[in-house]
Amino acid sequence: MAPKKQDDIGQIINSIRGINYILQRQSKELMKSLKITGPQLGALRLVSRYPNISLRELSERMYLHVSTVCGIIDRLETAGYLTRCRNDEDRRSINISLTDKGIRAVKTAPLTGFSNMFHDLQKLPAPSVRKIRRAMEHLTKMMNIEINDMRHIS
Amino acid sequence: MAPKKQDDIGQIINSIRGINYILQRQSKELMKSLKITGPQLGALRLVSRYPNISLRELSERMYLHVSTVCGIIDRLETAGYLTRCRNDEDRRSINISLTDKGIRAVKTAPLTGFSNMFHDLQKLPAPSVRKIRRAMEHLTKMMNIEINDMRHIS
DNA sequence: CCCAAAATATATGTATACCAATTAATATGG
DNA sequence: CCATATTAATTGGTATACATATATTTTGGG
Repeated sequence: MAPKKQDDIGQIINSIRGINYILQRQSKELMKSLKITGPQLGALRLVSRYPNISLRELSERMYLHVSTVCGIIDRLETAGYLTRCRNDEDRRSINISLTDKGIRAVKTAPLTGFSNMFHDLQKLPAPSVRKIRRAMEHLTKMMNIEINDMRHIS
Repeated sequence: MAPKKQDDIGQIINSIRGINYILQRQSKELMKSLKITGPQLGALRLVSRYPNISLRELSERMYLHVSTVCGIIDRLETAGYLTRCRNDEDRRSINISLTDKGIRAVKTAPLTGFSNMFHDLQKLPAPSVRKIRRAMEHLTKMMNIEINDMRHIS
């Protein structure tokens, strides 16, 4: 008997659930090995790429609410990975910069989450990647999802 | 110039991020219209499908930790959507059952999250769905994700 | 039969993640 | 030029989500 559309749909949904599960699990493994969480490492990577970034810009690049990122930065500062510094030109803003410990962490941290997926995808031949992209675009178009500019790699 | 593999990869990752974002947003909209969250509605739907379900079985079907589901059930009980009842045959267990308010909520709640995606996918022609499935399988295989039996629909 | 081990639910503590409100600093308009 | 609005960061409150610890009950091995 021919495989059913129903089964295909179930498999698609399970794949997305599985991807989310894997991303979460990798974050937990990171926590065990480095005493740091996935979102925290994501923030460190962004501060490394954009030195003296403000909290507002960081939260935009992480696609998270400012208050969420504020808490993440709190914990990273307490743990000694970065420092907050008032901006002299606009004293409402802060500049976030890595400490030596933070620089070391970014250098030694393993690939996790989307960075890892990125790495894996680059090993596939271009036509396969193109096929996956087309399928994903079909999905997001169907769900009316706007993909504007999501640069963040967590 | 030919489109680059790099771009395709970025688009794939953004699609996944977008899907997760949409699922979260739908949960929030539900919260506004029904005073209930996505996970809470998911729990109510499962209790409706499996009357007198135990906390352990519910957490298994939701693919969440028992302690997480315990909190969700706490809030639903406080809000009057369901009741806990000690199981007389095994007094360690509890039986969870819906109140009239809970039954009404399950009946009137809109489709959200994966239920909604399921609904949308059924409107696509079978070959398109098949293509998406194959692409997703390629992705999950690449990431070594085991899709066993994820029945939960949130 | 009895006590150790396992299972069930709950409680506690930490980390996201959101919103709303607050505070401080800067821009803007009348 | 000053009152008002806007912007940046923080704080407090709620809801997931996890791990760990605890209490109660059940079960199994000796």
